[in-house]
Parts: sequence; C-alpha cells; structure tokens
Amino acid sequence: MPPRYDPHGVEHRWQETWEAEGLYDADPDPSRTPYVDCHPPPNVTGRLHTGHALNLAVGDTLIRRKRMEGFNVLFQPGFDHAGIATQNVVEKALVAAGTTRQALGREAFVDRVWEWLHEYGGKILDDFRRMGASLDYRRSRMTMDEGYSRAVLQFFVHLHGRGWIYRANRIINWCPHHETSLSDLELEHEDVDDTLSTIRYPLADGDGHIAIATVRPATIPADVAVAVHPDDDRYADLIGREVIVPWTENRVPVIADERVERDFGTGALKITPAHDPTDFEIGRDHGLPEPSAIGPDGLMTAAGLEGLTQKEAEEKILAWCKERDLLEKREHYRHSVAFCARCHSRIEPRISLQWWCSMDGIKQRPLEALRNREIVYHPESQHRFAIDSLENAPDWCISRQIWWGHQIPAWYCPDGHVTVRLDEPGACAECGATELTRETDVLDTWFSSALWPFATLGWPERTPELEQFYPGNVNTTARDIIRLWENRMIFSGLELMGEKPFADVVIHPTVLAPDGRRMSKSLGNGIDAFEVLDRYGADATRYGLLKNSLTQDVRFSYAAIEEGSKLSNKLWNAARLVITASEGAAPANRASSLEERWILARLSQTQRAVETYLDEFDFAHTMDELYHLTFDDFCDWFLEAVKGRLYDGDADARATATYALEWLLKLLHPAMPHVTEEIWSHLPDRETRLMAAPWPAAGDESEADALQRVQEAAQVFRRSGVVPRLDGDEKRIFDAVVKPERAPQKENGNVEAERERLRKEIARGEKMLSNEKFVSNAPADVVAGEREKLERYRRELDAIGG
RNA sequence: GGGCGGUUAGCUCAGCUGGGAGAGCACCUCCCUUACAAGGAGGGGGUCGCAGGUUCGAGCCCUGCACCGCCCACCA
Repeated sequence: MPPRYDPHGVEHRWQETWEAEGLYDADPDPSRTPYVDCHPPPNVTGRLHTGHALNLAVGDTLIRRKRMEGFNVLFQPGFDHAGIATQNVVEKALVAAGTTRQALGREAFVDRVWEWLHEYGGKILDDFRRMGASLDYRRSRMTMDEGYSRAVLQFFVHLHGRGWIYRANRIINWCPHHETSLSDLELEHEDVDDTLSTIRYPLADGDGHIAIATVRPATIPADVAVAVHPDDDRYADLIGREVIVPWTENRVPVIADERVERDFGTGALKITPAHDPTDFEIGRDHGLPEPSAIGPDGLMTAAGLEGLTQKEAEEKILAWCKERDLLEKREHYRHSVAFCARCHSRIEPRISLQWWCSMDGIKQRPLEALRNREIVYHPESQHRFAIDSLENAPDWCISRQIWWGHQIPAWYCPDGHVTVRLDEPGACAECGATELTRETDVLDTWFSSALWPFATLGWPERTPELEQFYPGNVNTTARDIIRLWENRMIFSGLELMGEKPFADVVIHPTVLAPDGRRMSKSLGNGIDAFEVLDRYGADATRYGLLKNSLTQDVRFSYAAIEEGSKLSNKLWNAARLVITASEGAAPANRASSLEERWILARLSQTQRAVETYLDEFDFAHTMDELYHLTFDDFCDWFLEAVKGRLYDGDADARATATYALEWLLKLLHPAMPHVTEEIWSHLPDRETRLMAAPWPAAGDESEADALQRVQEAAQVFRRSGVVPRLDGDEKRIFDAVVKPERAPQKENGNVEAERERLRKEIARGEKMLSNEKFVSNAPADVVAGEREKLERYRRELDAIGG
C-alpha cells in the first residue's frame, strides 16, 4: 500500500469490477424487501454537470446504504428523449453538413436522429459510471423505446377517455425557429435592452389623439382596439369612441378594461390579440377579432409588409408615423423577454390550435396525496411549494409541432372528426369514413417522462419488475423540475397504477457557481464536472458536494472537495497502519482496553447519528459526522493510543483495530465507495466486496466516559502545561497520545492565562447561579449543568494552583 | 409584483425545542516522531446584516428595514 492514496485508476478499476461482477444488478425477488430510488433520466444528448453529480451522490449514497442493509435495491438509469433539445442538436449537425430537416423530410429526419443517438447519444451514462453510481446499467431505458412509447400513447388515450384532453385555439408560446408551441416551463426569461415607442392614434371623429406606448410597433397592423382603465379620468370621455390605427388606418374602438395599468406609459394600451397573451384575454372578453400580422416563421404577413422581418417592419411603420407627426417619442427600456430555452429564439406569442390537458380534474388526487403527506417533499419548504404549484397549475399544452417525439394517436376524417385510439382505426368513430390522416403533432417530452416510475418497469404489462419495484421509495431531484416532472409523475402513478410512485421526494440544492450566481455560459462562471473528477476523483467529489448541501442553493466549493480528498487520504493511511501493524489479524471485538471500548462506542454513536441523518436526507451532517469520526476519534485518539500495542504484537489490540477499521469502512462506503472498497480489498480473507457486505449493527457499547476524562485532561495540559494525575489505562493513553516529553514546556504565562480563563468562567457561573430568576425559571437540568460546570472549573483551577 | 432561501471568523459554511460563539480552509508558532507534511500539537481572528420587542437570558422567538441569490409572474 503506497503512502498516498491516488484515486486515479483505482476508481475506474472498481467501477468496472463492480459492474462486471453483477453487483449493480437488480432483479425481482419476491422474498426480499425492495428499495427503489427513482432516478431522473437525463437528456439523451447531455453530459454530466455538477447538478447531476450532486443528484447521483445523493441517490447513490442512499442506495448503497440500503443495499448493504439487505434491501433488494433498484436504481435504474435511462434517458429522456428530450424532444426539442435533441431535435435541435441534430438539426444543427444537419446544417453543418449542408442540409436541413425540411430537405430530408420527416421520416428520414427521425431516422437520422436515431443514427445520431446511436453514435453520440447516451454518453452521460458513462459519466454516471464515473461517479461510481451503482445503477443497474443493464436496465437502461429511454422514453422513446418501443414499449415505453406504447405506454405513452396509452396514457394519452386514457386521459382522453377520462375527458381530460381537449383541443383549443388559444394563444401559446411559439418558437419561430423550431416552429412549435412551447409550454411556459420551456422558456427562459432574460432582461433585454429595448426601445419603448410612444405613438399617437388619432381620434376618428374630430381632433386629438390617444397616445399608446409599445415595445413592438411591428404588431400595430394587428391592432383591434385601444384599451384604458375604466377609472382613468384622463380617458373617461374617450371610451366607446374610435381611433385610427397608424399604417393600416383601420378604425378601432376605445374600450375599458381593468387589466390596463394606469401607471405604465401613457396608461393606454393597444390591443393585439394575436400577438400578446394579455391582449388575447382582453380581446376574447370583449369579443374582438384576432387578425394576425406575423407568420409562424416570425416574418411579417401584414399588408404592405409581407416577408419583412419584424425589425424592418418596425422601421417602416415608425417612419410612416414620423412623417405624420404620430411618433411622440422613443426611449430606452429594459424589460424581461421570453426566449426558447433550447435555441434562444425570441418567443412569439401566437394563436394556434393545440392539444391541451385540463388540470382541474387531474390535480385533485395528487393534491390529496400531498396534503395527507402520503408523499412528502424534503425539505418541508419544498412540500409547500409543490402543493402551491399544483393548486395553481394552468392547463397544460401537450402538443408540439416538431418531429422527434411521440406522435399523437389521433386521426382525422375528411369531415374533421377526431378519433383517438391506441392503434390506427379502420374508420372514423363518428361518421365511419375510412380515409383517415394521423395528427402530425408530437407530445411534450414531459408527457412521457411523467410515466418514468413504472413505464421503465414494463407497464402496461404486469411484469415481475413492476410487481416488485412499484411503488418505489424515494425520488431525488432539483427543485426546478417539481412542476415539470414531480407533480406529473405523482398524478400518473395514482391514476394509472392506483398507487403513489414513491413516498419521499428529496429536493437537493441547486449548485451555484463559486461566485454565488447561477452557472451560465454567458457569465462564463461554470464549473466543469469532468475537470473536478479528473483532479480529485469521484469519492472526493461526492463528499464535497454532499458536505455542502444544506440550503436550497449552494455555491460550488473546491474547499469542500479538497476536504473529501484529504479524508480519503487520511483513511487510507489509517488503514495502512492497521493492516501493516496487525499482520493479518482476524477482526474481532475484544474490547480489552479502555481505548478499544471507547472507539467501538464512538462507532456505535456515529452510526446511529449517520442513520438518523440519512433517514432525514441530511447529507451535510452525515458527512460532518463521518469526517470527525475518522480524523478525531479513529486517527487522532484511537490509533495514537493503540499504536504502541499494535507494534508490540498485542493480539487483542490488533483484532479490535481491524474490527474497528472494518466498521469505519462500512460507514463511509455509501458516500465514498471507491477508497473504502480498495482498502477493504487489502484486508485479509475478503470473501465479499465491501459494497455487498452487510451494514453493521450499531453496538450497545458503553460510552467509555473515562476516555472523555483523558481528553479533557489533555486539553488542560496542552493549554497550561500542568500534567494531570491519571492512573492505569488513563495514564497510558494520555502518555501515548499527548507525549508530554514533546509538548511545549510550560511557560508561566501559559499557566497564568489558563488560570485567568478559569477565573472568568467561575465568575460567570457564580453570577448566573446567584440570579434568583435564573435559578427559579430556567429548566432544572440547565441549572444543574451550570452547577456542575462551576464545580469542574473550580477543581481545574485548584489542580493548577489557582 | 409574488414565493422561497440566505446574511455568523479573511473564505466556504455548521450552530438541535432560547442557556458558556463552532468546523474546514487560509494565517501565525512549534514538531520531517517508526500510518499520513494532502500530517501532528498549539494559537490569533467574530459588536452573529441593521433597528426595535419578548425573556432572568436571544445567533436562535416576534415586528420592521436593508442587501444578496434562486424560482415564479401578462405592466404593454
């Protein structure tokens, strides 16, 4: 065993070994109790980032502990086909190769996506392996797999049968690049520098005008009204009259609506139902027409502007206004604008016919499950958020006009009747017509990931996997997909399986950049997960991410990773001492000396603490316990105290030290699997791998208070230089650990400073205990504790001659 | 505008139902001693964001404010 632990090579070797030996495998076995962590499928085109890394560290730590505890664990990997994201990547490749999606046609394009995925997709599972994640890689699934796809269509047919799916012509988010609808959740908002133009709309009858402010003059040709607030005195006498829209010179009414903000701009709002969500709603409420000025490609369709970009149209319209003195002013304006999260095109609100999933009926059972706490989010604040977001969930636009995805199983006859069926119908369900055409739209990616907890197990077939592994236990993820994914999985599980998919949802923190802001390409503050893995290895990375995972956002911290690195090295060297000095002693709990009893008691205590923390999904404190157990208790005290006896060939010491080391390795293994497995392999007579070894039973060893006394004595000694009076084992341990001959010889100042400290403590204690209100109001144990401390300080002062 | 989280040592963060301000890193001093210098022992360093309040006692509870961050939201 070399004197330094080097994770390189070691980690990779174990990952291959574990997988090759089948230790990652999960198979149904009705005689065993299952434990399932439903792990989120990454995009099939993706690669590992720090968020995945934390999620894997969380999930794998839970899973490895449960596996050691003897549960039949399922930790299943897989991918999301990631509709737009994947289509976007392949389209870019096509453009680079000098062709386009349109040139290929739909069928050939989808073939091309599959080809691309076979060659480049799915690499992220290798990244997961590199994290040491003990997923059953044989069971990898993708949401576009054949069986899975059929499950998705069945889900659609089921919801349609329940009356929860409908078609409607509404305003939706439209990506002009992909030419598809997007849900609100697929957008990203960004502040943009823009120009706010104030334009005069002349009154149709008589003099004067009404000025409106807009950032999108290009939409003026689609204006159908001007709206003001009903209580706005400035415009009260204009309501009901007509104004002339610039450029088109159409006459449109002035209407009153409470949704207009009086304080913004001029307090008058032009109404363009086809190109703005608010205007759309106002327009519908007032029964206004919905003409369009912009096409699906984002280019102008309005008369006289056909084919122009919006920017060009804006210039023409503004010039037209300026000539007629209708342009009052233009000013700089910074505001939030929506972009396509995939291609960053500016979103175009647009009216179109889409498939919708009504939420009112759907959300009732999930809400009930959350309110009854059948499903609990951790931490609690996220539980409330989940309920809130479910209560307020708007209807879900589930159709997308892209090519990569699950094609909606709906057929239209020439008369426009719709037949929804799992398989192609022979005839229209309504009129019997036989010339049917299939809906070309595909389903939102999240519609399919909603089935992840059971479609991956073979649903709708009643497979042995489904029998054993559904419902699962836990789901770990980041909070930004609670609405996109969690709520919908909960619904689909309750609806299709009749049972919740899992009992606990662990919302781990979002990993921010070291500067405390979100990692982003534009800020250039991202942390490359591969660089971290290359430098520190998977164990240290896992430890560091878990150690720093207490609040809802955490900054990425190299210091925490380095701490993990130091921990694995420390553990390595402690093991080296025990193994080399014990000459292959068989592990046994002899507990024949004070320090032996003490370390076993500390292992028991720490194990209980670790179990409690893990049960609460508190990984930061788990790591803290393990760190101090290893450094302080095992190395600095136990090994220092027992070292001499190990070298002297003391059989009891050797047996117990080996026993304690094994125990320590087991406690550390779930979080840091590689270094612990590597050490384990150096122990004599290994019959099983550590990852397959049983989780230890927390012992009932006594606390061995005596060592506590030695530690306190050592503190006083180190501060003051006064050697305490100890006998027997206590004296032996004190000498072994403290090494008086090498401790700095006392200076008088040392002792005097310690006396001063103790006098202050005594004064404080006396003051508190003479306070009648304290003595009568404070809890009895607190008061007793103060008395005890006072006595102890007095004794210590006495011992150093105060 | 709404929701959530944060503000404690130079840095990253702990601090349980209120009861002597902590850890790791960094820094200083002393130790290359037969596991480990990615080590050991010791040390310096904090008006716990601000202002009030409750209490014998507040980092912790209450009220208000400030700043940072994340998420959400139709002020054109």
